[in-house]
Amino acid sequence: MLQLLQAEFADVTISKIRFLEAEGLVTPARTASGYRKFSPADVERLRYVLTAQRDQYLPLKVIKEHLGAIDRGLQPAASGPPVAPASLPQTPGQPVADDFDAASTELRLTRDELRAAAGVPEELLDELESHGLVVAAGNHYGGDAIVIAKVAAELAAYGLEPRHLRAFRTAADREVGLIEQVTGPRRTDQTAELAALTVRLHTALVRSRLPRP
Amino acid sequence: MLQLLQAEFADVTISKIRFLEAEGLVTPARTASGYRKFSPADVERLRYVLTAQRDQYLPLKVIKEHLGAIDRGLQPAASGPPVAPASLPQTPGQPVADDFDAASTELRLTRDELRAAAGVPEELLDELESHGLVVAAGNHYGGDAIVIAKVAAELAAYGLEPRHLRAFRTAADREVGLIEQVTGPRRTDQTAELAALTVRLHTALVRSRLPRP
DNA sequence: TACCGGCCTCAACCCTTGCTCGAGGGTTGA
DNA sequence: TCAACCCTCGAGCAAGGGTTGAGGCCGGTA
Repeated sequence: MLQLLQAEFADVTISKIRFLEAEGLVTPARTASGYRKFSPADVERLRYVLTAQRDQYLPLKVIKEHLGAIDRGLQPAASGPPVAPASLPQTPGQPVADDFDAASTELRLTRDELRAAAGVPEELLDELESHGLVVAAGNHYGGDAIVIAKVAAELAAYGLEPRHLRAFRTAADREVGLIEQVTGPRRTDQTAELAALTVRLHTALVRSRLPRP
Repeated sequence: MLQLLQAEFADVTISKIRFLEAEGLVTPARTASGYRKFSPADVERLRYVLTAQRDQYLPLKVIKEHLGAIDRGLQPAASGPPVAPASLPQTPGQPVADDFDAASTELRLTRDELRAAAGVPEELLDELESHGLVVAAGNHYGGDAIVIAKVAAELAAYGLEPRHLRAFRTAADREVGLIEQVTGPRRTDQTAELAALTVRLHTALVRSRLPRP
């Protein structure tokens, strides 16, 4: 079961889970000899905890309250989005049905903003574009471009340049093509769900083929 | 101005504000003699920080990024409310699990255990193996096989059968090949790090190519 | 002109959170 | 029987977020 969670959350460890139990966030059953036995529901609960921690930075205390609320059949009180200062752009954010949905409003970055946000030099960006890894839609870039550029920069430190990364682009294109064959060219809930699945598949496949420690 | 803020946030103190300045969250002007002088905009900014901290439990690091984004005229990526049952891979530009390390000891499952753990029928597993998606090492399977099998089962519900998934295997093989070219065939810390990066790249690429909502 | 309160800096210290580690000791399955 | 896990419990630790205090410079006022 650790393995299962680790597929999704790279940094869970046995001791972390034991800690979470000590904090009362999960209470797995025990075998006669005292071993923890995690039901699927326990795993679900852990998944919730880890997600809240990773994606929302919630402290365990708060997560615990939420879980308590859920257990009592309530919706956890999601405190609203940051009340943006009047002088600044308001953030309407909300939805995120499943977390393959990006920010509720798609980012639209100029090239300079993208460079600033990702902290990468002009030339790297040029190369990324020429190899089709980053593409502008009209005259702006989406939020994923930041991630792509950042990661590409880190990979460059290992000697992997954009031209070595073309295969990734191809693979992603094929993957999306496959998804669209199933769900059609419009984005639906299914699209996101399917994408989440294929990405998970990809991740697991890579792991499984990595040299064993 | 302290008084002002204290009306709203009981626990602000001078030292806290000085601390926030040291962290680069506000940068009030100074008088000739070195006293801090807060403009209304500074106060607004502080209000934002304190609210985000109090109501959303965001760490200062993240708040700082948001402010930076606002300064650049963007919207801070507001991650959504807790989603009770589901949970999925990563959201963009955020958390960065920093390792990709598998469990300290790799799971070794028999075929039947694998089937039981993943809850998939015999035939699916056969197919997965014949297409090279799941491979036995000796006479046992690793933990990733569970994830692969589960996901494959879910994808099957969308009409995607193992034979449609061969490309994923190829892509994963290539990806690992590339990693090994850099780090050598033995698993090292770098291997895991690099794998985490490439998987992130892949994810971001897929996202970026998905039809826009 | 002396004083008193307030602000400044900088380094040191502190508490809480969220884990990790290790010793000491059972349990299991090949 | 032995390796490879699992368990508990206590100690330790890094990071985050401030607080405290010493030593000094303003600035209004009595």
